[in-house]
Amino acid sequence: MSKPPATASEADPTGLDTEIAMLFPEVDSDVARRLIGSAMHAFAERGYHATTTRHISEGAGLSPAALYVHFKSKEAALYAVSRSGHLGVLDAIRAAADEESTPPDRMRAVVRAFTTWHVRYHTACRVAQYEIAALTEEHYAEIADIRRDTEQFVRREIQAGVDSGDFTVPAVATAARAILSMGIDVARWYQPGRSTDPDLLATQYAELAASMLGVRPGR
Amino acid sequence: MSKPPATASEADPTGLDTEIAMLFPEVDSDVARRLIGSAMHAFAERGYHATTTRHISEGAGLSPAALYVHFKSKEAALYAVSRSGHLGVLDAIRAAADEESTPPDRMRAVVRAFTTWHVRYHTACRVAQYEIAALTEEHYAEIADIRRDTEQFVRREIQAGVDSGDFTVPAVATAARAILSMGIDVARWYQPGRSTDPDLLATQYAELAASMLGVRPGR
DNA sequence: GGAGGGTGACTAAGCGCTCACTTAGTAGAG
DNA sequence: CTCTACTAAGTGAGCGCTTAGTCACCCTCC
Repeated sequence: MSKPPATASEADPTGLDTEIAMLFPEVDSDVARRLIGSAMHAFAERGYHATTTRHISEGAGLSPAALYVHFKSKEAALYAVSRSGHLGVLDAIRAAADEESTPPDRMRAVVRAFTTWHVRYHTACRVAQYEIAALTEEHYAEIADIRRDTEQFVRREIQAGVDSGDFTVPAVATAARAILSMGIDVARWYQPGRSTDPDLLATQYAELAASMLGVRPGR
Repeated sequence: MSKPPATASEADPTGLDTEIAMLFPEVDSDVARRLIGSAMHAFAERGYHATTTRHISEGAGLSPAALYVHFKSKEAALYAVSRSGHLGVLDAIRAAADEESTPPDRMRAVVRAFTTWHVRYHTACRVAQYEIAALTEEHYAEIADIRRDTEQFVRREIQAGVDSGDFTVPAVATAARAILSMGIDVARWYQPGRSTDPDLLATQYAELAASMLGVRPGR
């Protein structure tokens, strides 16, 4: 009874355990989850290169060597965080789009989901967006593929709206860039507590994106 | 006549020397400029912590110790880059706004200038935006002040348009965030050559921002 | 008793920064 | 024009420290 595994379920006021469980469903071991959570927070706060392997293991309440029981290297931990973060958003916006039918509604849902994700998982997103330069070439290439998919998805959604006549926008690629930038940048500036309410922000961003695309009011 | 100061003007195909001269007008020594230019590029490419003092000095064609003749520390070089970058944009958007009078025209000019700056000086901006966590507390506080000024400036411009009836936007602060994000994020994704033409991008972004703010066509 | 999670002690490499020193150039005195 | 005194820029070597990663050795539980 020295270490009850009930820590996660009975009381999780910050939602931290749930957050990590959501982001890394494939990681089964509890210790591995603690390690990756610690790594994620350290990378987000200090940056990959300023984070030492000791920071990571200490954050998980383990000795320096413990990291290497679960990860091949420090970079492997970064890759895990980065991959999950990127795959997560892509899933989220695809699911959101599937819930709606008309281009304006789909677009609003996508922006709302994209923003919500970057607020909810801003720690993971900060790592995913701003630390990928530290990945190995192979890992970077994999991440780049997911990013391309995400961008292409948004571009196609906009194009659909242009084709249907719902959107009026001169350059589809540029509009996609702008909308993605709005959401991604949330991970840079967002501070829990000090910022606008997440749901409100997501709705406002969705509306801003809609009028940016020239959606007529009421559509 | 041993060292003519004509180096910059006669042949500078990449615009690199001009870039550094524009960003660091207060740095008079040629060697110091080479050092800060090298530091800027290294920080942007690999990040502050992954950049060694040897990278910086080697990039300037000097020995490891030479950096410390011109800078108190590695962090001092980061501070110099960061400060110049931040002050530069603020100046640029203020100047741009001064050239116009009506809120829509002023806003378009501001976004155009903001975008152009982030494209032209994307290397400096990348450092200024994504490496400031490595600054000392005092230096960070100084930079934070400049950022606040920039954000406030944009917010006030939007408010002016709302007051005049030119803009229709529910939340001024959120709109400011969105517009700033579009521009800042350029520093993250922009790659010379592989991206849209800078001037075209700036104009498109200005137009997207305008319609985001609900400017009626023709205004 | 064996397999795997976990550890303390360790290492080779690399880090920011310093130091004693050389070099090039300048200025004033004679 | 030369000699001397002085300075600022730059260097090679290397110090003290930290880093990512290793390894022989423990536990604990099946």
